[in-house]
Amino acid sequence: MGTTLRRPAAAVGETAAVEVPSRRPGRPRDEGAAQAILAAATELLAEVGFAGVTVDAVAHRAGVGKATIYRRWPSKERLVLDATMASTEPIPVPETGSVAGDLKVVYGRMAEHLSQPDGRSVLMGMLAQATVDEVVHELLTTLTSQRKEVTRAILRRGIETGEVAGDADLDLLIDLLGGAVLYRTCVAGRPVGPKTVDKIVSTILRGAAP
Amino acid sequence: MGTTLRRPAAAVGETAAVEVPSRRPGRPRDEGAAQAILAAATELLAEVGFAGVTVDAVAHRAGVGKATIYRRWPSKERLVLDATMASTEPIPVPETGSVAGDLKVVYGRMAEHLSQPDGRSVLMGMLAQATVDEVVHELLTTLTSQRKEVTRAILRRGIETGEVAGDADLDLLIDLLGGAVLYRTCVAGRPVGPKTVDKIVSTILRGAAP
Amino acid sequence: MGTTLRRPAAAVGETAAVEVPSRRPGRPRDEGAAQAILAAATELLAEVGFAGVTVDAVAHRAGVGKATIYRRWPSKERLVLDATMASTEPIPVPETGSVAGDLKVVYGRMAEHLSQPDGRSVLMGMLAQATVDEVVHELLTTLTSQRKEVTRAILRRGIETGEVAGDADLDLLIDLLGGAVLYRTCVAGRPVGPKTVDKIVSTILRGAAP
Amino acid sequence: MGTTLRRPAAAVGETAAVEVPSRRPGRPRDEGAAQAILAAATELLAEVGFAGVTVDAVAHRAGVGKATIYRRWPSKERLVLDATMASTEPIPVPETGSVAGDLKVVYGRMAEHLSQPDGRSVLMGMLAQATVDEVVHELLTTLTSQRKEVTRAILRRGIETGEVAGDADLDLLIDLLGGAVLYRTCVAGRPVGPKTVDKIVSTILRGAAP
DNA sequence: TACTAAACGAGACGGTACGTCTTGTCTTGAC
DNA sequence: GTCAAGACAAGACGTACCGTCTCGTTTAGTA
Repeated sequence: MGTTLRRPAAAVGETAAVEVPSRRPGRPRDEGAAQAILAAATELLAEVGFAGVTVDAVAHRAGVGKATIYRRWPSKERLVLDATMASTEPIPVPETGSVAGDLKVVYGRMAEHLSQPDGRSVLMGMLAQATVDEVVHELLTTLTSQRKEVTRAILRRGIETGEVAGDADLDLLIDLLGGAVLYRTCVAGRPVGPKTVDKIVSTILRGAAP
Repeated sequence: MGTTLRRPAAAVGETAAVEVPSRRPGRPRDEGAAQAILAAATELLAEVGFAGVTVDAVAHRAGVGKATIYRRWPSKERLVLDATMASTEPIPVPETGSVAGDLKVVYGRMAEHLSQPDGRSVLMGMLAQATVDEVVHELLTTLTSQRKEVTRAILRRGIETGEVAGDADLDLLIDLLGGAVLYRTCVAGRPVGPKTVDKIVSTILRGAAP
Repeated sequence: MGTTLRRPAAAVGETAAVEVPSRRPGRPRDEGAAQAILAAATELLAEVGFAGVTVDAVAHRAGVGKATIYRRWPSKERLVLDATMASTEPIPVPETGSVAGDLKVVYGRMAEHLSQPDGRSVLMGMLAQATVDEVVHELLTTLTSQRKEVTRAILRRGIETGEVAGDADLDLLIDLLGGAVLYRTCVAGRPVGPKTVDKIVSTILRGAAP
Repeated sequence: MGTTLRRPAAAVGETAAVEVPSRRPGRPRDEGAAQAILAAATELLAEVGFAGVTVDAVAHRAGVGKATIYRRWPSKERLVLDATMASTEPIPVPETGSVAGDLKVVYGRMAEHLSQPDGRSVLMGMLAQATVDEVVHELLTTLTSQRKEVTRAILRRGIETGEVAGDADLDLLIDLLGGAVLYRTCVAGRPVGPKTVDKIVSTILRGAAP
């Protein structure tokens, strides 16, 4: 199907201790704890939704003290965010041979994800938080940048093959594609299957044709 | 600019006693109270944001007891939602003479609204809540149905004038238009001005052309 | 067993419209309502205790509007008080032939009443309220004055027969008798049967002997 | 005047972890907080009375969160009760040389306490609560046991000196003494000064003489 | 081998909002 | 002018959660 584009692993909680290669004194952080916390948060996210997650519950399920969580993440929102990101698999770079085919793969995946209530709930929770918290917004940008770059690469190939107009606004096309899937699933509240993805992609490609 | 399409006034708190014209016994609900509550909620919404609104604060500002609020709305979320809806003005039905022109008016308005942090915040809060609360989702559907119908009417006229293909999936086009504006403003986080609306509309119309 | 001393019927809620023999205009008060309210209050008093009684509950059980209650009593406390008084039967004036015998009848009755949880609960509730509300205190004085007068009459007869010292402080003896029963039942929390009453009376009479 | 008998310090909120000398995990309870809460409650009790005390007010005055209160006491009533107990000073054991003199000291103190509105209000509040709440009743028993034991010791000495009959029912005498003071002050609503205490004690001692 | 420093699980802390409940008053139409 | 029904303002109740702060313990690196 194609190669995999590694998502830039910029997590919220990282303190970026780049300048200090030597170990700090004292007991080192338990790496397993972070994993357990993220796992617990992910589980709870699926069970009770974005707003229903409680730091106490995460701590309890992870078998961890609350301080251990707050030592790594500055707030509940950021934790849940990282949990979301950690559980999001990187999308593959498709190579079907055609621009339309490649786009259908990428946005079919996205549609599949957002057709599930959990996926919707988490993404919308993040988006709501992003309107208030700049860091969350940047994180979201990072998260979506992956799909964005993949799409841009596909469209650029489309320009070379003549399927897409040379002067097309690629950013706009990217937003059109993403927006169509997002709106259908989350606002209109209707599932988006392969056929709908097909229509979306072909309509937009017609609009972007030379 | 055109006539105004009255939004169907289906509020969350209504008990829909349509079938019972005869009065219930006891003191009737004070209609002024509901108005004062919604007004106070709307003000607070603008001042402190979706998450910062407090039932106590609303009650105090409206000069109302908390029970009077909870008699009408089952939770803070629903109240804030209704406040949002109550303060949303109905959009005008444009008559610029061309399909593209009309669409630019409608979605320019939407873009204007979502380019402001408050507008974004409230809408995203509602969308997040809608993934968990079915009633909110229905409410949102009602809320957006207005724009949807206006758009559909415009596109239908486009079919008659030959600007839009006769077999176009109007629902899809509507979602494409709304999604583009929503995604740009709320996910990509970039303001959408008249020029961008122009591009969005023309690209989608090209894709929908006969 | 003896005659009955009619308790002075000064209820809290009475508006003393003595001066107005002519009918007032408008719908006359429903006398049955007052009865139903007092009955409901008495029942609830027994079921949930002094503090657990609710005006709403009384109104509902009596099939009466709250206003109908507040038209007659100025507060919940006063209502409950009247309910207590209304359900308190007047005590008989005993004539056993001896001072000790008569006292045993009177205070045996009192002990019987206070040996039941309900009786204790109501009396203590009233006493607690009396420390705060002067009207309640006066009412209580009225309520107890009956037993007081009966006891005084018995003791006076005792002075004549030489069983009680001529210079005895009758008020003090009355308080000793009442206090003994009250303390045993309500503070020490032990039931007071005929034997204990016997001991109380004989001990105090010995102390009051010439 | 005599030595002081330490009142057994059985408070309502204690979890009685007597058998566990080893510390429980987690941050230990702040003892200072309990003190501050009780102090605040005691102050408020004096200022606004039994019914006027508010948990929020106590928390605020103590500089403490409400949860810190509810972690220690299950309800407002229990808290106020403990506050009462904590502020009750132990009574001294008198040694005047005579039974009558000793009793006058003890019950003079009691009369003094109950002659003040606050003292009456708090005690009656507790007694009323005790009729409904078994724990409160036990607490009250503990509270009064002190005076009871002191009185019993005095009366026993009276038996040895021949001032009290050898077969006297000491429990009964104790209840007679306490009841007399309680009834006079709280039911009859008349202050009890040294003279009245004198009469009470001598009357009862006459009744209990050999 | 000790000492130091930090992380750990547990849970108490101050603060704040929630949604419920009760009180005493007010407002309907019916009687 | 009373009645039943029930809405109203006010405000206390007890719960839940957040993010911080202690406890005593554990785990490393340094002396």
